[in-house]
Amino acid sequence: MKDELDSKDIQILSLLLNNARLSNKEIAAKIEIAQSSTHDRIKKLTKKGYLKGAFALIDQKKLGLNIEVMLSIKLNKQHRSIIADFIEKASQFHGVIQLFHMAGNNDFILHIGVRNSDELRSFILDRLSTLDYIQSTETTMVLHNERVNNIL
Amino acid sequence: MKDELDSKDIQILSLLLNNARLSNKEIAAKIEIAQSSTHDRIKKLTKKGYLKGAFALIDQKKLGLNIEVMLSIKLNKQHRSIIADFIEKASQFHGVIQLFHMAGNNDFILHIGVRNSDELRSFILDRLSTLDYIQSTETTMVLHNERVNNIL
DNA sequence: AATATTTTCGAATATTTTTTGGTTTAACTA
DNA sequence: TAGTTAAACCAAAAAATATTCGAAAATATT
Repeated sequence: MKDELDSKDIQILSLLLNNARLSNKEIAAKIEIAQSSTHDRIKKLTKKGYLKGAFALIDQKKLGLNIEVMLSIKLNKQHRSIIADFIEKASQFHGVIQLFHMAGNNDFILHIGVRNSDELRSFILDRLSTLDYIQSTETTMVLHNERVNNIL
Repeated sequence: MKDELDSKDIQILSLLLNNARLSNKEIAAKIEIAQSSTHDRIKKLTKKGYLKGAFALIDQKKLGLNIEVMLSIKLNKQHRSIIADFIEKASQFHGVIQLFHMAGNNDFILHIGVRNSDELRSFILDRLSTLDYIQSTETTMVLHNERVNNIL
């Protein structure tokens, strides 16, 4: 099994990237190969590690998460174990959507959703600030975000 | 049809949030209601607008996108039409994964993937900088990112 | 060119989704 | 509270889809 992609594979990835719930049959129709071939290819793409899963897109505002923010975070130590600890802890905080470990001025960016400003305050004071290696945080509000996924 | 969620609905959203390709049958088994009930609920959740789609997760490095960066962008004008123009153009640039419209110091954050530093340079100089309303950009490398989705 | 390997396909079989119709449960109203 | 309505539930039937498999075609290797 060669680990290279042809144009049909790219098309499959591209379709799934935009709609992970497409059926095998629909994909087959769109790229014009047999259903069984599509099935084979998706299986291989998964086995080879190109497809690593899928997640649903949920309307956060309907869930009451009215405010979305980016929290830029600096730690006062860069030790490996501190980094690992932060990632583990932060991943468990309710409201965290994405976690970015950065090289540069900030160590981490947390993309989070909260119900209101009280909850944001609580996130920062009761959650983050209880970690004693946090040096500073900076909060910026997200007005709008789009998953573009223009990578194929 | 009431627009409220009970615990089964939350469970369904939670499952799909982490694995959008779960089958109806699998979901039914996990939350212990009949397949037809699960089916009904997912249909309703979609109709009510809680479920807005699903994205496949793809291994970017395997596609040759070795560098992931956050590009913080300031515009020199805040006019509505400029904002709209930027969103439209930026969404079409190859490599763009996510686009965040921000309130604050920066106007936008672009989360992008590129093959190498030449491509990054080209993205900034040949793409972004040809837009005459760009005031400044700041590039920060992403070492690692995780979709946490801890919102339910 | 001959051989081996991989990919593709259509058709069969297996499984899942979707619909249906009737029952139970919950919520609301008089 | 009894009666009414609406929503949620379920099992089973029907429809659609996914999966498997052997053979043919294409591709790669020797």
